[in-house]
Amino acid sequence: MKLISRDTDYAVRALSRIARNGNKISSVSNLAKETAVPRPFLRKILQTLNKKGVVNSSKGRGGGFVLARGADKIYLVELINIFQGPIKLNQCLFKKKICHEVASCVLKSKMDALEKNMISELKSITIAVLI
Amino acid sequence: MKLISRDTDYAVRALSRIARNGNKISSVSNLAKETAVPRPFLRKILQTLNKKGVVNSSKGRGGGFVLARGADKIYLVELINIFQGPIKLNQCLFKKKICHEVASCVLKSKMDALEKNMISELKSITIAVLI
DNA sequence: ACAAAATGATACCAATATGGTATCTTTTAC
DNA sequence: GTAAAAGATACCATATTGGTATCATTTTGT
Repeated sequence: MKLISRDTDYAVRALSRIARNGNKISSVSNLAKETAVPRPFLRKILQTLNKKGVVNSSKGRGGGFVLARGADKIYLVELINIFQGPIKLNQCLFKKKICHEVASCVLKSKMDALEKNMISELKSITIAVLI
Repeated sequence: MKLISRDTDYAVRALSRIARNGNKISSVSNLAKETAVPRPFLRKILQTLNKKGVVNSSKGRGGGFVLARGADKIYLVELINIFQGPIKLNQCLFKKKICHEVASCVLKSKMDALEKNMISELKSITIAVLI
């Protein structure tokens, strides 16, 4: 059971690099080298990050990516959301209404509490913290 | 992103039922009806729970399953471990030693802390709590 | 003007995990 | 001895994950 998928992991690495490169535009080719992530995969990841407004891109020769906002405004929890969907610790029980038992309800409320806690903890992790 | 897979979910439901049935032996057929879980799948789940020492089984006519210990000694975190493997929030970064950057190390320690916290919270959830 | 270097969009693919079924054997109560 | 149960195991369909390939578009340097 893992919380962070490879996409998210790679996104974190790439964003950290971009942040460290500062105003200088970072190309996928360079980032791939710097982060040891397969280039075409990294490219896809950066494309989604662009669509989601986490980075800004510039096309053409000399193009690449820069952060769309301060590194202290990019939260790990947001990246998890983008690449792995919203954090729903008790999805099955909740989604299907099969289980009308008290059991699942108690579990649900317990898991909800745990979830809230986790999210708030995750919000304290930003790209800025990591560089 | 979800924390609890269907196996774990079903295991929780079944164990809650078994707990409520008390000393009375619970057969898969009955449990399947009571929990709205497909019978052959539930059977497989109970087999693993038996191997792992969470329930005890008796074969033959009138056979079935009982809890192997008190419901207050069966922790959700244990079930997650059985069906989904150990909780490793930052597996990728840690497993592959590719990433020698400071970035990943900070992330790792942050995630480790989060992980510990989560596990201790999960330990407070037992089958007994759910019935 | 034009070629090179970059991203955008998208389709595809292999491997693995997930959720579930089917079948046959073994044990035990009636 | 037969029916009802679990044990063992093999199988299967689908979804997800991790990654590749291809072609179009944009921009810069010469």
